[in-house]
Amino acid sequence: MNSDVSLAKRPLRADAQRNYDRILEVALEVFTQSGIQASLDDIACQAGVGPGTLYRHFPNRECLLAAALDESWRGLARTSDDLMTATDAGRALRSWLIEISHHMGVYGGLPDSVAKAFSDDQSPLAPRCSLLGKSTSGLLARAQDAGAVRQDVTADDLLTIANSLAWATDKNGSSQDDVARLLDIFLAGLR
Amino acid sequence: MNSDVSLAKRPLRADAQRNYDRILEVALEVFTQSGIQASLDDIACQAGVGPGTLYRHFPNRECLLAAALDESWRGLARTSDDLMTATDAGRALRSWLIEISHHMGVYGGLPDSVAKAFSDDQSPLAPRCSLLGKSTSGLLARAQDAGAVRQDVTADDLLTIANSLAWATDKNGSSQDDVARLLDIFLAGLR
DNA sequence: TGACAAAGCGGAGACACTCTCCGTATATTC
DNA sequence: GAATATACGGAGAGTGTCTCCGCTTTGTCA
Repeated sequence: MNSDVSLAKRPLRADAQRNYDRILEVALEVFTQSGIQASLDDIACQAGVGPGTLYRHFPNRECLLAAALDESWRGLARTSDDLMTATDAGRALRSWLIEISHHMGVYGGLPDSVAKAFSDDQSPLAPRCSLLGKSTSGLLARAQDAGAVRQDVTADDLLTIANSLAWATDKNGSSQDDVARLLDIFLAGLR
Repeated sequence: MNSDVSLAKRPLRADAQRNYDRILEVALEVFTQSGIQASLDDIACQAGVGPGTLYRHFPNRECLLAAALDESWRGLARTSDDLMTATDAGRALRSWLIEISHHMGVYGGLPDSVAKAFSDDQSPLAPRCSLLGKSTSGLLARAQDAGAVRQDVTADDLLTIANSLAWATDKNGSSQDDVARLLDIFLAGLR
C-alpha cells in the first residue's frame, strides 16, 4: 500500500535532479511574473531543457504548480501553528483569513486552481488544500469557543470567502486593503 | 440609445443577418452547456458557417459573449426597476444581489469575464457592467437611506461580492442556497 | 431582367500552446 | 571501460484562435 514513496524510488540521477531544480526555479519566477497560465514550453525553454524533460518531471501544469507552491505553503502552515496559540481567537481567525488571501495572490490565477482543487480529490493541490482546511477548522473552532464567531459557520465557508476575495483582487487589481475591508464586513456578519 | 444601428450602418444583407442570428443562437446553446470557454470554431461549425464568418460578426469571444448576454441582462435591468419601487429597501437589495449572482451563473466562467470587464472600459461587456453598477448604486442608496445598510459601503463592494460568490459556486459546484447563505452573512455585516 | 459593384462567405493556413514518442546521450554500476 | 538503466530533447500530432483573400451571393439601377 505504501509502495508509492517509502520503498524503492531510488534518488534521481544527478543531471535529472539538476534539471528538476532548475525547472522549478524558473517556474517560480515565471508564475510570479506572468501568472500560472504562462506557457510551459516557455518555462522549459528558459530552464534550458526540452519540453519532454519538463513534462517528465511534472506531467501537467497542476503538478508543477503544486511543487512551486510547496515552500510558500509550508510557511502558511507555520503561521497557522503560531495563530493557534494566540490569546485573542477572534483576531487570530481574522489574521489567518487575511494570510490565506495573500497567499492566494502570489501567482495570478492561483485562486482558480485552488478552487478546483477543493472540489477535486485527484488534483495534485488537493492534499495541500486539505491541510489548509484542517488549519482553518482548528482556528474556527477556537474562535467559536471564544464566542467570537457563531456556530453555524463551517471552515469551508471561510475558505470559500477568503479564496473568492483573493480571486476578486487578482481579477480587478484592487488592493490588499480592499480584501481586508470586505473580509471585515464578512467577519462582522459572523458574530 | 440605439445609435449603433440607426445612423449610417446600413442593414445587414439578408444572408449575413441570417448567419448572425444563427451564430448567436448556437452560441447561446453552447455557452450554456459548455461554458464560455467553448471553441469558437466549433460554434461556427455547428452554426453551419466558416470561422471567418463568425469572426467577421464577432471579432472576439467577448463580443460574442456580450451579444449572447444581451437579452438575459435586459431582464436583469427590468428586475432592478421593479425592486426600486419595493417597500422594504433592505430586502430589495438582498434580492438584487442574489439575482445578480444567479445571472452570473448562466454560463460557466462568466464571472471571470465580468470581473475583467469591470476594470476594463474597452471590454464589450463594460457598458453592460456599468448599467449594473448604476442599478446597484440606486438600490444601495435606498437601503442606506432606510438605515438597512451602513454608509461606508460602495456599489462596487457589493458587485465584487456578488460576482465573487457566483464565481465560487461556478468553480466548486456548490448550490444557489450556499450563495444566498454566504450573502446573508455578508449582509448581516453590512448593518 | 440582366449586369455590375458591394457585401459577404469560407476554408486554408499562420501561429501558439500542450503533450507524447522515441532515437540518442549520459550517468551509474560492476 | 563496458553494460545497463535512466534521462534527454526535439519533431510532430492534436487542438484552438484568428486572418487573409479568392470566390460567391445579394441588392441596385438602368
